[in-house]
Amino acid sequence: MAPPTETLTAERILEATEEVLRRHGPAKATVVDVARALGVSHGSVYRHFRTKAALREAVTKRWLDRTSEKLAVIVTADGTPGERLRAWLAALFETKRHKAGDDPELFATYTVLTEENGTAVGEHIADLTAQLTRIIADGAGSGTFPVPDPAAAARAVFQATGRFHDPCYAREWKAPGVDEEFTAVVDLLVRGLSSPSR
Amino acid sequence: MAPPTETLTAERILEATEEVLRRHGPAKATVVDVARALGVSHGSVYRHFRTKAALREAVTKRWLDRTSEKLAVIVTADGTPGERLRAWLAALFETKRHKAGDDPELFATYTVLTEENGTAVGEHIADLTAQLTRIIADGAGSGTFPVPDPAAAARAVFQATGRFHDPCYAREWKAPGVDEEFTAVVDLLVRGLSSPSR
DNA sequence: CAGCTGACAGATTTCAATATCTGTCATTCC
DNA sequence: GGAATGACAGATATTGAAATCTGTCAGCTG
Repeated sequence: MAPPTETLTAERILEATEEVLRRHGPAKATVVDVARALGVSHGSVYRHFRTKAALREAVTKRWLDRTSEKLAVIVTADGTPGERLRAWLAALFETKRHKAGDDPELFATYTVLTEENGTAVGEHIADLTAQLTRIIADGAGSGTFPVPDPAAAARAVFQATGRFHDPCYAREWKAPGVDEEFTAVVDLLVRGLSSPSR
Repeated sequence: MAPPTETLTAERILEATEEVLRRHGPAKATVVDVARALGVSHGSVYRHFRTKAALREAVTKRWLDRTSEKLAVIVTADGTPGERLRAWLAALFETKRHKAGDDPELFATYTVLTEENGTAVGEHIADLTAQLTRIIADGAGSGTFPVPDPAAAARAVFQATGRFHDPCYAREWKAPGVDEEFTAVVDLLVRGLSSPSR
Protein backbone atom coordinates (compact mmCIF):
# COMPACT_ATOMS: atom_id res chain seq x y z
CA MET A 1 0.00 0.00 0.00
CA ALA A 2 2.61 2.56 1.08
CA PRO A 3 5.66 2.82 -1.21
CA PRO A 4 8.06 0.23 0.22
CA THR A 5 11.04 1.63 -1.65
CA GLU A 6 11.56 4.70 0.56
CA THR A 7 13.89 4.39 3.53
CA LEU A 8 12.21 3.51 6.78
CA THR A 9 12.41 6.46 9.17
CA ALA A 10 10.98 7.06 12.61
CA GLU A 11 8.79 9.78 11.15
CA ARG A 12 7.31 7.45 8.51
CA ILE A 13 6.58 4.90 11.22
CA LEU A 14 4.81 7.53 13.32
CA GLU A 15 2.76 8.58 10.30
CA ALA A 16 1.71 4.98 9.69
CA THR A 17 1.01 4.45 13.37
CA GLU A 18 -1.38 7.36 13.47
CA GLU A 19 -3.17 5.97 10.42
CA VAL A 20 -3.45 2.52 11.98
CA LEU A 21 -4.72 4.06 15.21
CA ARG A 22 -7.30 6.03 13.27
CA ARG A 23 -8.48 2.88 11.47
CA HIS A 24 -8.37 0.31 14.28
CA GLY A 25 -8.61 2.32 17.49
CA PRO A 26 -6.22 2.18 20.46
CA ALA A 27 -7.17 -1.32 21.61
CA LYS A 28 -6.72 -3.13 18.29
CA ALA A 29 -3.81 -1.22 16.75
CA THR A 30 -0.87 -3.64 16.72
CA VAL A 31 2.76 -3.27 15.76
CA VAL A 32 2.15 -5.92 13.11
CA ASP A 33 -0.55 -3.67 11.62
CA VAL A 34 1.86 -0.76 11.49
CA ALA A 35 4.51 -2.89 9.80
CA ARG A 36 1.97 -4.22 7.32
CA ALA A 37 0.84 -0.68 6.46
CA LEU A 38 4.48 0.18 5.71
CA GLY A 39 5.14 -3.02 3.78
CA VAL A 40 7.93 -4.14 6.13
CA SER A 41 8.28 -6.82 8.76
CA HIS A 42 7.40 -5.93 12.33
CA GLY A 43 11.01 -6.59 13.34
CA SER A 44 11.99 -3.45 11.43
CA VAL A 45 9.69 -1.30 13.50
CA TYR A 46 11.45 -2.53 16.63
CA ARG A 47 14.71 -1.20 15.17
CA HIS A 48 13.33 2.35 15.58
CA PHE A 49 11.21 1.96 18.72
CA ARG A 50 12.33 -0.32 21.52
CA THR A 51 8.79 -1.29 22.56
CA LYS A 52 5.20 -0.84 21.52
CA ALA A 53 4.76 1.48 24.52
CA ALA A 54 7.61 3.69 23.27
CA LEU A 55 5.98 3.89 19.86
CA ARG A 56 2.66 4.88 21.38
CA GLU A 57 4.34 7.45 23.58
CA ALA A 58 6.15 8.99 20.60
CA VAL A 59 2.97 9.27 18.57
CA THR A 60 1.21 10.80 21.58
CA LYS A 61 3.94 13.36 22.10
CA ARG A 62 3.79 14.26 18.42
CA TRP A 63 0.05 14.89 18.69
CA LEU A 64 0.36 17.00 21.84
CA ASP A 65 3.20 19.02 20.35
CA ARG A 66 1.05 20.04 17.41
CA THR A 67 -1.24 21.83 19.88
CA SER A 68 1.63 23.49 21.74
CA GLU A 69 3.08 24.85 18.51
CA LYS A 70 -0.23 26.30 17.44
CA LEU A 71 -0.60 28.19 20.72
CA ALA A 72 3.02 29.35 20.90
CA VAL A 73 2.24 31.87 18.13
CA ILE A 74 -0.20 33.70 20.38
CA VAL A 75 2.29 34.12 23.22
CA THR A 76 4.48 36.45 21.18
CA ALA A 77 1.67 38.07 19.17
CA ASP A 78 0.66 41.73 19.36
CA GLY A 79 -1.85 43.05 21.87
CA THR A 80 -2.07 43.70 25.58
CA PRO A 81 -1.37 40.84 27.99
CA GLY A 82 -5.08 40.76 28.78
CA GLU A 83 -5.99 40.34 25.12
CA ARG A 84 -3.34 37.70 24.59
CA LEU A 85 -4.40 35.80 27.69
CA ARG A 86 -8.00 35.69 26.52
CA ALA A 87 -6.96 34.82 22.98
CA TRP A 88 -4.66 32.05 24.20
CA LEU A 89 -7.29 30.46 26.43
CA ALA A 90 -9.93 30.77 23.70
CA ALA A 91 -7.55 29.18 21.19
CA LEU A 92 -6.78 26.33 23.56
CA PHE A 93 -10.47 25.66 24.05
CA GLU A 94 -11.24 26.03 20.38
CA THR A 95 -8.42 23.72 19.31
CA LYS A 96 -9.41 20.96 21.70
CA ARG A 97 -13.09 21.32 20.95
CA HIS A 98 -12.38 21.16 17.25
CA LYS A 99 -10.26 18.04 17.58
CA ALA A 100 -12.95 16.39 19.70
CA GLY A 101 -15.80 17.42 17.43
CA ASP A 102 -14.25 16.84 14.01
CA ASP A 103 -13.02 13.30 14.53
CA PRO A 104 -14.45 11.97 17.79
CA GLU A 105 -12.99 8.51 17.28
CA LEU A 106 -9.44 9.73 16.78
CA PHE A 107 -9.88 12.06 19.74
CA ALA A 108 -11.09 9.17 21.89
CA THR A 109 -8.11 7.18 20.71
CA TYR A 110 -5.67 9.88 21.75
CA THR A 111 -7.51 10.33 25.03
CA VAL A 112 -6.75 6.70 25.80
CA LEU A 113 -3.16 7.17 24.73
CA THR A 114 -2.71 10.20 27.00
CA GLU A 115 -4.12 8.23 29.92
CA GLU A 116 -1.47 5.57 29.54
CA ASN A 117 1.31 8.13 29.06
CA GLY A 118 1.46 10.33 32.12
CA THR A 119 4.95 11.55 31.32
CA ALA A 120 4.18 12.94 27.87
CA VAL A 121 1.09 14.65 29.24
CA GLY A 122 3.05 16.11 32.14
CA GLU A 123 5.55 17.62 29.74
CA HIS A 124 2.78 18.96 27.54
CA ILE A 125 1.14 20.64 30.52
CA ALA A 126 4.51 22.04 31.55
CA ASP A 127 4.89 23.46 28.02
CA LEU A 128 1.48 25.07 28.10
CA THR A 129 1.84 26.58 31.56
CA ALA A 130 5.23 27.94 30.52
CA GLN A 131 3.51 29.72 27.63
CA LEU A 132 0.83 31.04 29.99
CA THR A 133 3.52 32.16 32.40
CA ARG A 134 5.16 34.27 29.71
CA ILE A 135 1.90 36.09 28.99
CA ILE A 136 1.15 36.68 32.66
CA ALA A 137 4.75 37.72 33.36
CA ASP A 138 4.42 40.32 30.60
CA GLY A 139 1.32 41.58 32.39
CA ALA A 140 3.17 41.58 35.71
CA GLY A 141 5.92 43.70 34.16
CA SER A 142 3.51 46.24 32.70
CA GLY A 143 1.34 46.36 35.83
CA THR A 144 -1.72 44.88 34.10
CA PHE A 145 -1.51 41.75 36.23
CA PRO A 146 -0.04 42.70 39.59
CA VAL A 147 0.79 39.15 40.66
CA PRO A 148 3.81 38.26 42.81
CA ASP A 149 4.41 34.88 41.17
CA PRO A 150 3.46 34.64 37.48
CA ALA A 151 4.28 30.91 37.29
CA ALA A 152 1.95 30.12 40.19
CA ALA A 153 -0.74 32.33 38.70
CA ALA A 154 -0.34 30.54 35.36
CA ARG A 155 -0.78 27.16 37.00
CA ALA A 156 -3.89 28.40 38.79
CA VAL A 157 -5.38 29.79 35.57
CA PHE A 158 -4.60 26.59 33.70
CA GLN A 159 -6.19 24.43 36.37
CA ALA A 160 -9.21 26.68 36.76
CA THR A 161 -9.94 26.39 33.03
CA GLY A 162 -9.53 22.61 33.00
CA ARG A 163 -13.18 22.15 32.20
CA PHE A 164 -12.48 23.73 28.81
CA HIS A 165 -9.40 21.84 27.81
CA ASP A 166 -9.19 18.60 29.77
CA PRO A 167 -10.30 15.63 27.65
CA CYS A 168 -12.29 14.20 30.55
CA TYR A 169 -14.84 16.98 29.93
CA ALA A 170 -14.89 16.56 26.15
CA ARG A 171 -18.47 15.31 26.04
CA GLU A 172 -19.70 18.58 27.59
CA TRP A 173 -18.03 20.82 25.02
CA LYS A 174 -20.96 20.55 22.64
CA ALA A 175 -23.62 21.37 25.22
CA PRO A 176 -25.47 24.66 24.67
CA GLY A 177 -24.20 27.46 26.86
CA VAL A 178 -20.60 26.28 27.18
CA ASP A 179 -19.35 29.41 25.46
CA GLU A 180 -21.07 31.58 28.04
CA GLU A 181 -19.64 29.39 30.80
CA PHE A 182 -16.19 29.68 29.30
CA THR A 183 -16.49 33.45 29.12
CA ALA A 184 -17.77 33.63 32.70
CA VAL A 185 -14.81 31.65 34.04
CA VAL A 186 -12.25 33.58 31.99
CA ASP A 187 -13.76 36.92 33.01
CA LEU A 188 -13.60 35.92 36.66
CA LEU A 189 -9.96 34.84 36.34
CA VAL A 190 -8.87 37.92 34.42
CA ARG A 191 -10.57 40.08 37.03
CA GLY A 192 -8.75 38.18 39.72
CA LEU A 193 -5.40 38.63 37.99
CA SER A 194 -6.06 42.33 37.44
CA SER A 195 -7.06 43.04 41.02
CA PRO A 196 -4.47 45.30 42.66
CA SER A 197 -5.29 44.39 46.28
CA ARG A 198 -2.23 42.27 47.09
CA MET B 1 -26.93 -13.76 57.20
CA ALA B 2 -29.02 -10.63 57.77
CA PRO B 3 -32.07 -11.03 60.02
CA PRO B 4 -34.78 -12.17 57.59
CA THR B 5 -37.60 -11.43 60.01
CA GLU B 6 -37.58 -7.64 59.61
CA THR B 7 -39.80 -6.16 56.93
CA LEU B 8 -38.12 -5.51 53.64
CA THR B 9 -37.87 -1.77 52.99
CA ALA B 10 -36.26 0.29 50.24
CA GLU B 11 -33.82 1.66 52.80
CA ARG B 12 -32.71 -1.82 53.91
CA ILE B 13 -32.19 -2.79 50.30
CA LEU B 14 -30.06 0.29 49.68
CA GLU B 15 -28.00 -0.50 52.77
CA ALA B 16 -27.40 -4.04 51.56
CA THR B 17 -26.63 -2.81 48.05
CA GLU B 18 -23.92 -0.51 49.33
CA GLU B 19 -22.41 -3.40 51.26
CA VAL B 20 -22.49 -5.68 48.21
CA LEU B 21 -20.93 -2.94 46.10
CA ARG B 22 -18.20 -2.48 48.69
CA ARG B 23 -17.47 -6.21 48.69
CA HIS B 24 -17.78 -7.08 45.01
CA GLY B 25 -17.20 -3.79 43.15
CA PRO B 26 -19.48 -2.19 40.55
CA ALA B 27 -18.92 -4.80 37.82
CA LYS B 28 -19.70 -7.91 39.84
CA ALA B 29 -22.41 -6.65 42.19
CA THR B 30 -25.62 -8.38 41.14
CA VAL B 31 -29.23 -8.11 42.25
CA VAL B 32 -29.02 -11.74 43.25
CA ASP B 33 -26.13 -10.87 45.57
CA VAL B 34 -28.18 -8.12 47.19
CA ALA B 35 -31.11 -10.46 47.68
CA ARG B 36 -28.85 -13.13 49.14
CA ALA B 37 -27.35 -10.61 51.58
CA LEU B 38 -30.88 -9.81 52.75
CA GLY B 39 -31.99 -13.44 52.92
CA VAL B 40 -34.79 -12.94 50.37
CA SER B 41 -35.38 -13.93 46.77
CA HIS B 42 -34.27 -11.53 44.06
CA GLY B 43 -37.88 -11.16 42.94
CA SER B 44 -38.56 -9.29 46.18
CA VAL B 45 -35.94 -6.68 45.37
CA TYR B 46 -37.74 -6.01 42.09
CA ARG B 47 -40.85 -5.16 44.06
CA HIS B 48 -39.05 -2.07 45.43
CA PHE B 49 -36.88 -1.13 42.43
CA ARG B 50 -38.15 -1.60 38.93
CA THR B 51 -34.71 -2.38 37.44
CA LYS B 52 -31.15 -2.92 38.48
CA ALA B 53 -30.33 0.48 36.96
CA ALA B 54 -32.94 2.14 39.20
CA LEU B 55 -31.41 0.46 42.26
CA ARG B 56 -27.94 1.65 41.31
CA GLU B 57 -29.23 5.15 40.69
CA ALA B 58 -30.95 5.25 44.08
CA VAL B 59 -27.81 4.13 45.90
CA THR B 60 -25.80 6.71 43.96
CA LYS B 61 -28.20 9.50 44.82
CA ARG B 62 -28.05 8.49 48.47
CA TRP B 63 -24.25 8.72 48.42
CA LEU B 64 -24.21 12.11 46.71
CA ASP B 65 -26.85 13.48 49.06
CA ARG B 66 -24.68 12.70 52.06
CA THR B 67 -22.12 15.18 50.70
CA SER B 68 -24.74 17.84 49.96
CA GLU B 69 -26.11 17.62 53.48
CA LYS B 70 -22.69 18.00 55.03
CA LEU B 71 -22.02 21.17 53.05
CA ALA B 72 -25.46 22.67 53.57
CA VAL B 73 -24.48 23.45 57.17
CA ILE B 74 -21.79 25.85 56.03
CA VAL B 75 -24.13 27.85 53.82
CA THR B 76 -26.09 29.16 56.79
CA ALA B 77 -23.16 29.28 59.25
CA ASP B 78 -21.74 32.42 60.84
CA GLY B 79 -19.03 34.49 59.18
CA THR B 80 -18.61 36.81 56.24
CA PRO B 81 -19.59 35.57 52.78
CA GLY B 82 -15.88 35.45 51.94
CA GLU B 83 -15.14 33.22 54.90
CA ARG B 84 -18.09 30.98 54.18
CA LEU B 85 -17.15 30.70 50.50
CA ARG B 86 -13.61 29.64 51.37
CA ALA B 87 -14.86 27.29 54.07
CA TRP B 88 -17.43 25.74 51.74
CA LEU B 89 -14.92 25.12 48.95
CA ALA B 90 -12.36 23.77 51.40
CA ALA B 91 -14.96 21.45 52.92
CA LEU B 92 -16.00 20.21 49.48
CA PHE B 93 -12.38 19.43 48.62
CA GLU B 94 -11.70 17.89 51.99
CA THR B 95 -14.80 15.71 51.90
CA LYS B 96 -14.05 14.34 48.45
CA ARG B 97 -10.39 13.87 49.16
CA HIS B 98 -11.24 12.01 52.33
CA LYS B 99 -13.68 9.72 50.61
CA ALA B 100 -11.14 9.00 47.88
CA GLY B 101 -8.25 8.46 50.28
CA ASP B 102 -9.99 6.49 53.04
CA ASP B 103 -11.61 3.81 50.94
CA PRO B 104 -10.23 4.05 47.41
CA GLU B 105 -12.10 0.97 46.21
CA LEU B 106 -15.50 2.21 47.33
CA PHE B 107 -14.70 5.60 45.85
CA ALA B 108 -13.76 3.99 42.53
CA THR B 109 -17.00 2.04 42.70
CA TYR B 110 -19.06 5.18 43.17
CA THR B 111 -17.08 6.94 40.46
CA VAL B 112 -18.23 4.25 38.05
CA LEU B 113 -21.78 4.58 39.32
CA THR B 114 -21.79 8.34 38.81
CA GLU B 115 -20.54 7.88 35.26
CA GLU B 116 -23.49 5.70 34.39
CA ASN B 117 -25.96 8.02 36.13
CA GLY B 118 -25.76 11.41 34.48
CA THR B 119 -29.11 12.49 35.90
CA ALA B 120 -28.29 11.97 39.58
CA VAL B 121 -24.97 13.73 39.12
CA GLY B 122 -26.66 16.62 37.32
CA GLU B 123 -29.05 17.06 40.23
CA HIS B 124 -26.22 16.85 42.73
CA ILE B 125 -24.30 19.55 40.88
CA ALA B 126 -27.45 21.65 40.76
CA ASP B 127 -27.78 21.23 44.55
CA LEU B 128 -24.20 22.27 45.16
CA THR B 129 -24.29 25.29 42.86
CA ALA B 130 -27.53 26.36 44.54
CA GLN B 131 -25.71 26.31 47.87
CA LEU B 132 -22.82 28.29 46.36
CA THR B 133 -25.30 30.72 44.87
CA ARG B 134 -26.76 31.44 48.29
CA ILE B 135 -23.33 32.31 49.70
CA ILE B 136 -22.42 34.50 46.74
CA ALA B 137 -25.85 36.14 46.73
CA ASP B 138 -25.29 37.04 50.40
CA GLY B 139 -22.03 38.65 49.36
CA ALA B 140 -23.75 40.44 46.51
CA GLY B 141 -26.28 41.85 48.96
CA SER B 142 -23.64 43.09 51.38
CA GLY B 143 -21.37 44.46 48.65
CA THR B 144 -18.57 41.98 49.36
CA PHE B 145 -19.09 40.30 45.99
CA PRO B 146 -20.33 42.93 43.56
CA VAL B 147 -21.53 40.46 40.93
CA PRO B 148 -24.56 41.09 38.70
CA ASP B 149 -25.61 37.42 38.53
CA PRO B 150 -24.81 35.31 41.62
CA ALA B 151 -26.05 32.08 40.00
CA ALA B 152 -23.74 32.53 37.01
CA ALA B 153 -20.85 33.41 39.31
CA ALA B 154 -21.56 30.30 41.39
CA ARG B 155 -21.46 28.09 38.29
CA ALA B 156 -18.17 29.69 37.25
CA VAL B 157 -16.63 29.16 40.70
CA PHE B 158 -17.83 25.58 40.81
CA GLN B 159 -16.43 24.79 37.39
CA ALA B 160 -13.16 26.59 38.03
CA THR B 161 -12.58 24.47 41.13
CA GLY B 162 -13.40 21.22 39.33
CA ARG B 163 -9.85 20.01 39.73
CA PHE B 164 -10.47 19.84 43.47
CA HIS B 165 -13.79 18.06 43.52
CA ASP B 166 -14.30 16.23 40.24
CA PRO B 167 -13.59 12.49 40.64
CA CYS B 168 -11.70 12.42 37.35
CA TYR B 169 -8.87 14.25 39.16
CA ALA B 170 -8.97 12.06 42.26
CA ARG B 171 -5.58 10.49 41.64
CA GLU B 172 -3.92 13.94 41.84
CA TRP B 173 -5.40 14.83 45.22
CA LYS B 174 -2.60 13.12 47.09
CA ALA B 175 0.21 14.77 45.12
CA PRO B 176 2.40 17.14 47.14
CA GLY B 177 1.53 20.78 46.64
CA VAL B 178 -2.18 20.32 45.89
CA ASP B 179 -3.09 22.36 48.92
CA GLU B 180 -1.05 25.29 47.67
CA GLU B 181 -2.66 24.89 44.25
CA PHE B 182 -6.10 24.82 45.81
CA THR B 183 -5.37 27.97 47.77
CA ALA B 184 -3.98 29.69 44.69
CA VAL B 185 -7.10 28.96 42.65
CA VAL B 186 -9.48 29.94 45.44
CA ASP B 187 -7.56 33.16 46.11
CA LEU B 188 -7.73 34.06 42.45
CA LEU B 189 -11.47 33.38 42.30
CA VAL B 190 -12.26 35.27 45.51
CA ARG B 191 -10.24 38.21 44.24
CA GLY B 192 -12.20 38.05 40.98
CA LEU B 193 -15.53 37.99 42.83
CA SER B 194 -14.47 40.87 45.08
CA SER B 195 -13.28 43.09 42.25
CA PRO B 196 -15.54 46.14 41.99
CA SER B 197 -14.72 47.03 38.36
CA ARG B 198 -17.96 45.96 36.73
C1' DC C 1 28.12 -4.37 6.95
C1' DA C 2 23.91 -1.92 7.94
C1' DG C 3 19.43 -2.88 7.59
C1' DC C 4 15.84 -6.15 7.08
C1' DT C 5 13.60 -10.68 7.70
C1' DG C 6 10.93 -14.33 9.69
C1' DA C 7 10.82 -18.13 13.08
C1' DC C 8 10.29 -18.51 17.85
C1' DA C 9 8.86 -18.37 23.16
C1' DG C 10 6.06 -16.34 26.22
C1' DA C 11 2.29 -13.01 26.94
C1' DT C 12 -2.08 -11.40 25.47
C1' DT C 13 -6.38 -11.52 22.98
C1' DT C 14 -10.30 -13.77 20.68
C1' DC C 15 -14.14 -16.71 20.38
C1' DA C 16 -17.58 -19.92 21.28
C1' DA C 17 -19.54 -22.89 24.67
C1' DT C 18 -21.20 -22.67 29.25
C1' DA C 19 -22.88 -20.51 33.33
C1' DT C 20 -24.98 -16.72 35.56
C1' DC C 21 -27.91 -12.85 35.73
C1' DT C 22 -32.06 -9.78 34.76
C1' DG C 23 -36.73 -9.04 34.74
C1' DT C 24 -41.51 -11.34 34.55
C1' DC C 25 -45.29 -13.62 36.38
C1' DA C 26 -48.24 -17.52 37.78
C1' DT C 27 -48.38 -19.54 42.14
C1' DT C 28 -47.73 -19.94 47.24
C1' DC C 29 -47.83 -18.31 51.86
C1' DC C 30 -49.35 -15.87 55.89
C1' DG D 1 -55.24 -9.81 49.72
C1' DG D 2 -50.76 -8.05 49.90
C1' DA D 3 -46.14 -9.66 49.94
C1' DA D 4 -42.82 -13.07 48.67
C1' DT D 5 -41.29 -16.95 45.86
C1' DG D 6 -38.94 -19.49 42.26
C1' DA D 7 -39.16 -21.23 37.50
C1' DC D 8 -38.47 -19.35 33.16
C1' DA D 9 -36.78 -16.80 28.58
C1' DG D 10 -33.67 -13.80 26.83
C1' DA D 11 -29.55 -11.07 27.80
C1' DT D 12 -24.98 -10.87 29.75
C1' DA D 13 -20.79 -12.64 31.75
C1' DT D 14 -17.22 -16.30 32.46
C1' DT D 15 -14.01 -19.59 30.94
C1' DG D 16 -10.50 -22.03 28.67
C1' DA D 17 -8.66 -23.50 24.27
C1' DA D 18 -6.99 -21.60 19.99
C1' DA D 19 -5.23 -17.65 17.57
C1' DT D 20 -2.61 -13.55 17.54
C1' DC D 21 0.74 -10.42 19.22
C1' DT D 22 5.17 -8.73 21.39
C1' DG D 23 9.89 -8.63 21.56
C1' DT D 24 14.32 -11.27 20.34
C1' DC D 25 17.80 -12.80 17.48
C1' DA D 26 20.42 -15.70 14.21
C1' DG D 27 20.86 -15.38 9.61
C1' DC D 28 19.86 -13.29 4.89
C1' DT D 29 20.29 -9.60 1.39
C1' DG D 30 21.86 -5.86 -1.39
